Amino acid sequence: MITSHDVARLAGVSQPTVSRALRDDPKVSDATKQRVREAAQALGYSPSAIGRALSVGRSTRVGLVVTDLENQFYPHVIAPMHQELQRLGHELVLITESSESGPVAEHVIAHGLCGVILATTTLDSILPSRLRDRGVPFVYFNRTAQSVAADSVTVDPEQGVHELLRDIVDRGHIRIGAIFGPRNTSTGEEREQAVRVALDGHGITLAHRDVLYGPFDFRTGHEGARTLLDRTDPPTLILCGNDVVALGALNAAAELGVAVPGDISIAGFDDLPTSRWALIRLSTVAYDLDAMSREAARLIVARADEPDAAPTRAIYPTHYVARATIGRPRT
Amino acid sequence: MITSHDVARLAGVSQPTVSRALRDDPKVSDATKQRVREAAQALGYSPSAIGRALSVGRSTRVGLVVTDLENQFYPHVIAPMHQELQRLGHELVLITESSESGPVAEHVIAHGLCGVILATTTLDSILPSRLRDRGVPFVYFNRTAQSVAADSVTVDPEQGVHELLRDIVDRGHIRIGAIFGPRNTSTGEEREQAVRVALDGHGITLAHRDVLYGPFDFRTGHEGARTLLDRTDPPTLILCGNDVVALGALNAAAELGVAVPGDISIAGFDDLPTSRWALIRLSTVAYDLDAMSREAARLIVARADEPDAAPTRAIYPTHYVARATIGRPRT
DNA sequence: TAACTCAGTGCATACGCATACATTGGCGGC
DNA sequence: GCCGCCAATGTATGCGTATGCACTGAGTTA
Repeated sequence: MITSHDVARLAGVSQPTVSRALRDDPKVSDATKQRVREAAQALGYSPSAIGRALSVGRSTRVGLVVTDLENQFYPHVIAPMHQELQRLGHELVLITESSESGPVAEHVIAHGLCGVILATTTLDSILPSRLRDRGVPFVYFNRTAQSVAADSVTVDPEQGVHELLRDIVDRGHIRIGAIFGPRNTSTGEEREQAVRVALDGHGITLAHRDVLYGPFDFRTGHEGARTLLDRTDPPTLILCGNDVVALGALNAAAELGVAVPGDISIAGFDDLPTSRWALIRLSTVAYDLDAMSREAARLIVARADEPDAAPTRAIYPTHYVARATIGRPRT
Repeated sequence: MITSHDVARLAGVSQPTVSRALRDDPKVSDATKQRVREAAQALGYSPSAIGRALSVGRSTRVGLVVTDLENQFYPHVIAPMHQELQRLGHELVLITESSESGPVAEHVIAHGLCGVILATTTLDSILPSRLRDRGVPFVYFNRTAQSVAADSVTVDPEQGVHELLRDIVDRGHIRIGAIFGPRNTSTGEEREQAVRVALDGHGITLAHRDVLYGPFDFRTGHEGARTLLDRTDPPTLILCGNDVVALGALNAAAELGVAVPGDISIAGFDDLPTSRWALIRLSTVAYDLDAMSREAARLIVARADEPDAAPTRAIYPTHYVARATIGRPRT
């Protein structure tokens, strides 16, 4: 391995000068910088991130904490996040909460991550307070917990849900079912609340028996829709906690030979690329997930530099995208 | 930050003894180990991976080199790979080739990765030779390059394609089109060859004009299918380089109002979870992607320990899964 | 011209852990 | 009862980089 000492020897300077020159320290003369850069180039030297991390006590690696990596939602988070981090000279490492390598907070400390992005926080999660106690910077992404203040990047469902429900009511739906997300997540709660408030404005109440809850995954939508559609008098429309749930519901309907939107209408939330497919055409609530992911990346990098700055709360607006899974209720 | 020195002080031993005790070195007495463990526990100590990496000259981080993180294929690679690496006490870091942080090989060196998994190698890629020259262990995943010998985990398309084409021919297809993968990838080449050989066995040749090529993505299938279906006399079936391409083709057909498999049959390769959806029911060639991903993880970890062992070549068999996108040709 | 300044560079050291080597003490063999 | 051996632990050091401080010499000021 080629070290800064090798470069120093070739350039005829000391190792610290190499370190300073390559980081463009103003205390090094231009002539020396030039010479050092040439030597580094000639040797194919690239500074050891490990040595640097040990020395400065902080790495350039950011953890992304998720639970279900196979969930269709995450690629559209990971990709832009990774790209933005790379642009900022940082790396992305994946962490799952079911970490066999022990609790997340300890893992982060042990591996010297400069911060983490929490993408699957539950309202009652102790992770945020553990991270705060340990002094690990973190950012809430998509979901938040109440307990600990921190930077957050979230979605405000209100406008999108408002538009969605106006369309639904205009089309004549009265008997509405729902498969909401987990009640211990902020996204689950907020979306449910937005729906209830909007429905209230139209004088509609969800029947208790038409409301289901579950994780934001395919299976929840799949099993939930089967449950609702097996009824003798199912609702005429199913609101889903997110698009992945809606995809599960759509497929359940297909399996049962129930026409969408002829027999049942289905609504999602997220507007994933898959929802735009001609074979899917899911009516859903959209927001800029790509920009959100990038912003979370920028926030965590900035936070690592300024641990004590006031938390930033970025909230993204939503809007309704009408496609082909919402029609008139069966007469 | 709590270091091994703190633990040493509390346990009344020297720092190296802490290091040895916590790694279960047989040279430390059980009584001391016990005492050290208790001290570490009491202080909430977790060893710094950075310090260790610097000291032993090697980290426990594995890079996964991919190009298109949003491709539906990768979550099903990343998830099991991540899980297996975690089980082995390693981390997964994502690397894209279009690295703004410079060439991949340098990046790997600089960040002290203990190895990389190459998931998007092209046949003419110089990366493998760069890695070899730099002494960075790597594993070919799914695709290989000819140039450099290394561990590899790949798929043998022969059996699956054989079964697929028997079904196709049995149903009476003669005029067959194809949207193959890139010609500069081993997977693209091998699958094309398997198809041509199998077709040959049935006395069928692909018409040159019915064969398209492109990256393994949605757009390739989407545009390719539109091209083929716009013909006055399109083929009766389209073989796709992989499932993501087939999904693009299916959606193109849906947009054009072309019935599948009534008007056109479509075949894929990979058997992604999405292909099993009731709304998709893609007939395709399957293999155990999950096991492959885990094996790649195990191989790279083993390789980091034994850089000079003979390369392992794991080859996974394929089989045909008949679903609903292949029917009889239109009469 | 002597004292002073400051840009530019080198020296020494720290970061946290692992490891080669030195040291200690207890025990068995003769 | 002396020597030697081995188990158990400590000492010293290295990994590659960053940084506080000391130093040098050229230019500036009085």
